[in-house]
Amino acid sequence: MSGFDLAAFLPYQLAVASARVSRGFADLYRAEFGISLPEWRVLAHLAGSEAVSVREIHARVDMDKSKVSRAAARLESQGLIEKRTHPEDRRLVEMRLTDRGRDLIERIVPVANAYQARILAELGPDAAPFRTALQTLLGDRT
Amino acid sequence: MSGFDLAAFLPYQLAVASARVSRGFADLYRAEFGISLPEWRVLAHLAGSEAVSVREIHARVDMDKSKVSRAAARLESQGLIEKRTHPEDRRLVEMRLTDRGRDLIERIVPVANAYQARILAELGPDAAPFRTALQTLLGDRT
DNA sequence: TTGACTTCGTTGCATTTGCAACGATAAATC
DNA sequence: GATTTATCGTTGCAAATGCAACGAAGTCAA
Repeated sequence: MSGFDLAAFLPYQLAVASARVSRGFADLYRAEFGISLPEWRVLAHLAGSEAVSVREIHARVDMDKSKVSRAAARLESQGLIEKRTHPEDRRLVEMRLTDRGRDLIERIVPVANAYQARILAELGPDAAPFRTALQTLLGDRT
Repeated sequence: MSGFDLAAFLPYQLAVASARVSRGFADLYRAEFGISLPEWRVLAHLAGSEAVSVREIHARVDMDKSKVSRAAARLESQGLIEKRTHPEDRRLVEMRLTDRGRDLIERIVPVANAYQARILAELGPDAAPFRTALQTLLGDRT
């Protein structure tokens, strides 16, 4: 038996934990709202800022340009967002929520907050340093 | 502007952090050893226990049966593992490392440990509660 | 033994993904 | 102003993925 314990390997633990958490949340909104994870991310980004470009989302997240683009196309065909070319820089695409999109956000945000609260409660006193550690991992490049 | 900040949402942070960490490590071993992430996981599992079945790996991880099966097929064609039917229960497939596979493990494990050490160093005093929190997330079902 | 039922690993198939290439637009350099 | 150079979003395509269905093998009960 060699000297390696995958179950104790940090990247592995992190990946499995992340997959479980994301899946758990996705099961909630997929059933109720019929959107996928990339679609949820685009919508949620739009809830925070008024008008957002594909580039902005792509830059801030590990989400490929094409993934953002396709998610946006689906959201548009569902009538949840509007896309239009930026008036000053016509390479850019401005995305913004429609009324229907905003309605959906208002219904899904409480679900999201409740889910997060449940996880934080599970973590108890480790919650605070856990979030700090995540920030560290997100902040530093390399 | 609605009241939701995706960047502060735990499942999102966790997913992005996990993707970055996994990607960073994958870049290391993909270049040097030519294996994919699912293949690495199967190999690493095999390094820990002598003979492992597809079922065992599938059960312990968020890794679909078919994903394990296909990764194992590739590893076998690369001569890194051997597959044979379990002598007592012929439904099962026993997978075990070949000598070449064991060689690869011995070279990749130091890389893995160094990568993990670097991350833990980045986290500093948050490392311990971070790992505890991960264990909590991994342990509890639901 | 037979027959219903379960479990294991593989495979088929539709969908998703990542990456590169592309056209369109803007910026920079001359 | 003309010509490179860079940026943005979409699309084509091959590979990866998840899920269901399948055959093979085992279990259980009659």
